[in-house]
Amino acid sequence: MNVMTTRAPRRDAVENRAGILSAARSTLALDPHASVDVIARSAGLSRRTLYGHFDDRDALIRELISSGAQRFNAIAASIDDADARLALARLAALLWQEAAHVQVAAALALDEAHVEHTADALAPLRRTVAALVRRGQDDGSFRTDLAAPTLARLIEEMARTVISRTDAASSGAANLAVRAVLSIAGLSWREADELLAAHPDIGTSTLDTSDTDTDTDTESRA
Amino acid sequence: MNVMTTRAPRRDAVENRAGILSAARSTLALDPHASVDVIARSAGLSRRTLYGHFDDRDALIRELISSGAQRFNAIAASIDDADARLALARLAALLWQEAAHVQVAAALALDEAHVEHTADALAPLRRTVAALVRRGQDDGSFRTDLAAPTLARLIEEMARTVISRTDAASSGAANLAVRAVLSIAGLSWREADELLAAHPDIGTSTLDTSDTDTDTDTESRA
DNA sequence: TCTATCTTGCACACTGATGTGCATGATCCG
DNA sequence: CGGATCATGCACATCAGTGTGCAAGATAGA
Repeated sequence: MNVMTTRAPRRDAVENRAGILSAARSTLALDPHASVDVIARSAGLSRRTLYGHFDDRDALIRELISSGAQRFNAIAASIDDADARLALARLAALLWQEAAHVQVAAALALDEAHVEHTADALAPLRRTVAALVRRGQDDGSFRTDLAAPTLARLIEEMARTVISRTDAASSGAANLAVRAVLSIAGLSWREADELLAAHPDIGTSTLDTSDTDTDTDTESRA
Repeated sequence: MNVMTTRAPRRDAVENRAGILSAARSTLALDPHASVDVIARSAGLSRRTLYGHFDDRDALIRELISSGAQRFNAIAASIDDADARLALARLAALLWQEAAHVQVAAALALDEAHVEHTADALAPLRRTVAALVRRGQDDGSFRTDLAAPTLARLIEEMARTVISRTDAASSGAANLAVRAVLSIAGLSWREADELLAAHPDIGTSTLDTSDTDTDTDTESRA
């Protein structure tokens, strides 16, 4: 009954919409409480215009989370290494490459208002990690001093922390994420080192040397 | 020139002041953006009264941070184990016992508005950790694939994450914190396990079995 | 070119939070 | 007991942010 409903949207309109999402991504990653006005301005548009594209501040955020989550749920699904250690390492590395998309989710995941939605959206990824942990514990490559659910949660938290509180542009950042996660899984650092050396396709095998600072240090973006 | 300035404060007044600080501690740990009114009410007082004790919302928070920081800078200073691994383990365990005081700082440390003050207040602790890391790397007990400053920061972040996102009341929580930190330092989980078994004075040697949930999971405080 | 679509600025209402002034009443404490 | 101290409620000013209505101007696209 409703063929030819409203006609196709204009080109600049869809571009602006995408621009807003992109701006929201980078802005909210730094400050999850950034105002609608700041987001709009940082996209080169007016606040009023933003409300033309999204009903709500919440609608914008929900779309951000959904698309991001979808993005790396796909990554989680693509992992098929038999070795649980390798699987975990590769997962961390691949997720890292999506840093721009992941950081928002990582930041918003802590926001009381969106915890629920984020948790739902990330359920597939979480299931993958859970299965991975169980497998790793069964074949003796992961630690068994912590219960599987606890370990899975710890790994998630570690990943979230490294992702959201590390300068994505810094040199050994991806490496840092991968190694941190493997450490939490129970590997000694030498073991992790060997693993990564044997599989250079995972990340840059470059050893870290420069500092990886963001906040917490007194002088930042000053 | 100013002897007998104003007389001693009344007893109930100092009690109420302490009550406010205590209430702020537990309230802000859950929600760093809790309103002054919520804090006051949770202390059984009116908002107006709170302003009688503290000039500012900020003044209240600053006092909270300072006293908390002072508290566990003292802990850091008390650590004197020769073995860096032991020192780190004990530091984590002792800090955990101060969970009530630490959680606020951990939560507020992320708050853009107070990062600076928190960083300053925690400088001594941070120095201790830095020295500890250097020592551990020198004697080969900590990982050397990450530069000292990077590793120190990673350890701090890990500790902060575990502390602020874990139910302090749950069973193996302290254990979890200690083991996580040792893992990040580079120890394999078996190594950490042996270490803790050999030094039962550090924490409960109880192995974790129950789940350690707080947020991120869909059903919380529902 | 002509029109539907978009953008923008401005005004407005609303909400939640902060901080202050003041009068009233309760309460410690000498 | 009596005066200083403290708690409280209420009114008020302020501020920042959200979301909407509307009219005027810009622009893509057929």
